[in-house]
Amino acid sequence: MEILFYLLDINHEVVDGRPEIRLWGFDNLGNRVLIIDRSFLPSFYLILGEDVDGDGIAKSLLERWGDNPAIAGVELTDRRYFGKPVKAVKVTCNVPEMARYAEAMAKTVGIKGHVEDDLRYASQYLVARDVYPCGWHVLEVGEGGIDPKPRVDRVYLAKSVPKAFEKTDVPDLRILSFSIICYSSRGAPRPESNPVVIISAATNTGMSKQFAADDTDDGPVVDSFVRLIEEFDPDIIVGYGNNTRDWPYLIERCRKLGVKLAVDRSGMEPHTSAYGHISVTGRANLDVNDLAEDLLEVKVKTLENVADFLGVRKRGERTIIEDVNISGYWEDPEKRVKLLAFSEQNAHDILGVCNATLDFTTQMANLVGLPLDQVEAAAVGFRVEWYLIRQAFKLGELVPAREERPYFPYKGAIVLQPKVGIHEKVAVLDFRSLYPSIMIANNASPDTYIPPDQPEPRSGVYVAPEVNHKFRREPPGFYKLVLSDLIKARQQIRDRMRGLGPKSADWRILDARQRVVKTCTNAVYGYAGWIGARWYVKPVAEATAAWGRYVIQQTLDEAKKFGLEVVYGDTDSIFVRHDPEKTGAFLKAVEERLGLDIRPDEVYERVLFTEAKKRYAGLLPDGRLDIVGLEVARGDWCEAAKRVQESVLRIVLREDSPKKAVVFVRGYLNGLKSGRVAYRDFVIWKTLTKPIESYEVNAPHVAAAKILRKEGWEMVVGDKVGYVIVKGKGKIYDRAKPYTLSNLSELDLDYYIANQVLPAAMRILEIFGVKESDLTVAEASKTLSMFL
DNA sequence: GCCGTATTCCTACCG
DNA sequence: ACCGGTAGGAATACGGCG
Repeated sequence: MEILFYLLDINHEVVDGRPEIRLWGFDNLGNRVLIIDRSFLPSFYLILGEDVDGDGIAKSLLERWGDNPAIAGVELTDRRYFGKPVKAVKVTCNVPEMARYAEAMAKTVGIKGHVEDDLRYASQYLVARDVYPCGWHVLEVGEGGIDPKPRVDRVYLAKSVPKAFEKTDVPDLRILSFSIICYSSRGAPRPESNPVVIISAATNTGMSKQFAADDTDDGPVVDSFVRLIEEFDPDIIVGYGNNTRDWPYLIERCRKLGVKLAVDRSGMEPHTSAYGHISVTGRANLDVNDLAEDLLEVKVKTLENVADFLGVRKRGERTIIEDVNISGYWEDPEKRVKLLAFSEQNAHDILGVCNATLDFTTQMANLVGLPLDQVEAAAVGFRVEWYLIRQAFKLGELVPAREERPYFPYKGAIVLQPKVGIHEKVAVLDFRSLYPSIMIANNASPDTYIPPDQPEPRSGVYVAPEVNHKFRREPPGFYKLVLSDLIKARQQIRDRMRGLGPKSADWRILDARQRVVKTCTNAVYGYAGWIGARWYVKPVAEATAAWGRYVIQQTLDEAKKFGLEVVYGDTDSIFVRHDPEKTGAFLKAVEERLGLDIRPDEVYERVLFTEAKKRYAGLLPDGRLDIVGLEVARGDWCEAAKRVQESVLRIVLREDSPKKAVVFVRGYLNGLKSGRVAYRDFVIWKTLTKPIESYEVNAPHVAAAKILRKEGWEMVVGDKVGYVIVKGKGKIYDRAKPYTLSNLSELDLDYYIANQVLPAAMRILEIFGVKESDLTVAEASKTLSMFL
């Protein structure tokens, strides 16, 4: 019988010595189904040297390995490798672990190397069968079954190859969010000895559950949670930090308690899988903390900040209990109520964040072709790479192995020196997708690169300026094909969106898809220059950057011809004094000359530049401010400093009155000195970018992290440390304390004035000749150095 | 040992 | 665990100094 199937999760099993693929998802009637596919085996390729006897090598491989039970088949094939036609022996295996056979067989004379043995069996299936997570397929199935019986409505055996089926709607997913609270009287809880005292869960069907320990007896808590999952049977389980914290803790704790953490659909426990995520077979286990990495606007990625940014719940509408205070809240029966409420809020916020981001994540999974839970956890480079692997397969390109290589940087983009001060009516003109366009126009790609020692092809080459890297004109390279497809696809999606209401479900899904396509398009250049990339060819990235510099230089020359005043520019943009007529003609001339799409982005009413590049603020026609690069835009300045700077910018740009700004700052400082600024506005956040021991200097955030560690908290790479500077003598690092361990009365307010608020305010005001003393010295005694 | 300055380390931003 | 270009704070090294 034929069914429509939506893929949610994939895994493999070896049954009676035979590997098989398991596809978990839905049919179009809303049934949860498992489809077992026994028709596909893992494989790898042995690449042959040039001018060798392919048939002979295949034959000798068969003789040597044919009887090995792990080897199912050996076949001579034609493939491409970096664009060049090659002979390759495809070795099909009866075991999913292929690397050792690939290595052993590659030792055969005449074989240059082995590839694709490092692609997981399930991934190979998705690529080779062109099956897409979070997408619909049509296929022929028959009755099937596995032991033990999985937690699904139907089990089928695949009888045909699944074929992609055009259908945008998403099945009715059951989503369960959860959040756990663990208790230790001091420091970080450890699963060997400390209980999981609260588990809160919420579902998208409106159910809300909470399990709390009777004092420290957490067996029933975990048990109830497992039963809740069993009963609700979610398709998506979502948490915040569940990949790194919650699941590892629960797994370890359950081992200790002797409780089976049976939360998946096949009777196994959650386990570590690709890209540091934890896999729950048959479901998608999502960690919206991973997703938060994609939200560049959110600087300190706490659940409350992310929820706030996505409009899930407003800041202030929730109480926040810091990790260091949890034990106190749990121990005190009166405060325990608040802890329970806090945990419940967390579960609800996680659910809200999941709902707000699920379209994006499902579309990412579908475009890139990685399962939902993996794609959320994967870094940008790996997302791009999987998209490329899919396309490579369709082109008959072999997937290069990952290699370790040394790092040598190359020259990047041009940034112009800004003209200091305020400018009226400034237009920002930028090239649309400059790097992708350059790569397409010049066929820059790993498979079209012609090294200096090789002859030029008859069809000719494109030569990059400055670096002189050469790329064959014909045929179109891998990146050109991929990027052209992506750009075309995005255009098609946007065309389809035009016919839909902006609020409809289809519109939202398509909008998420076009955003995903754009993200991937823009990441290809970065991927090309990443030494970890399978298709890394440095000249591709280096040449693209060189062409980019050339384009901007040509644009500047043209602007000069038109008599346009350029006040700033960065990489793919120039900022000019707006003269509608001149600008229009100029844009046309540039397009003609360079064949690239350049267009006006914003026209700022007024824009302010300091002497520094990459830092400016512009006033938009609707009154909003664009603040770029300045302290306001940074996560490592305290709120107090950022707020003052933002106000100064607003006054200066909107009211054109530095004097008023000075008065404002003075007033703010007075308030600050008399304790009218909230404690949390003094917290400075910085990330630990390496293990505490490997720091060469004693930085304040490291000192604060050391204090936390001493208190029993584990501090790991990637942790954001919130610290304050307290009164006292000595270096700043001697006076940095974790903000959770201090309070307003301890703070060194003079430090905050001199090193946070004043620098942030002066960054703007110094442009107008304001002196620091204008902001600090008492009114009566001050000599007005400004307003000249 | 102190002081002012140059250099290095470190983080987070822009496009 | 995507690129290079850039700013800027704090720590540290350095040079002068009876």
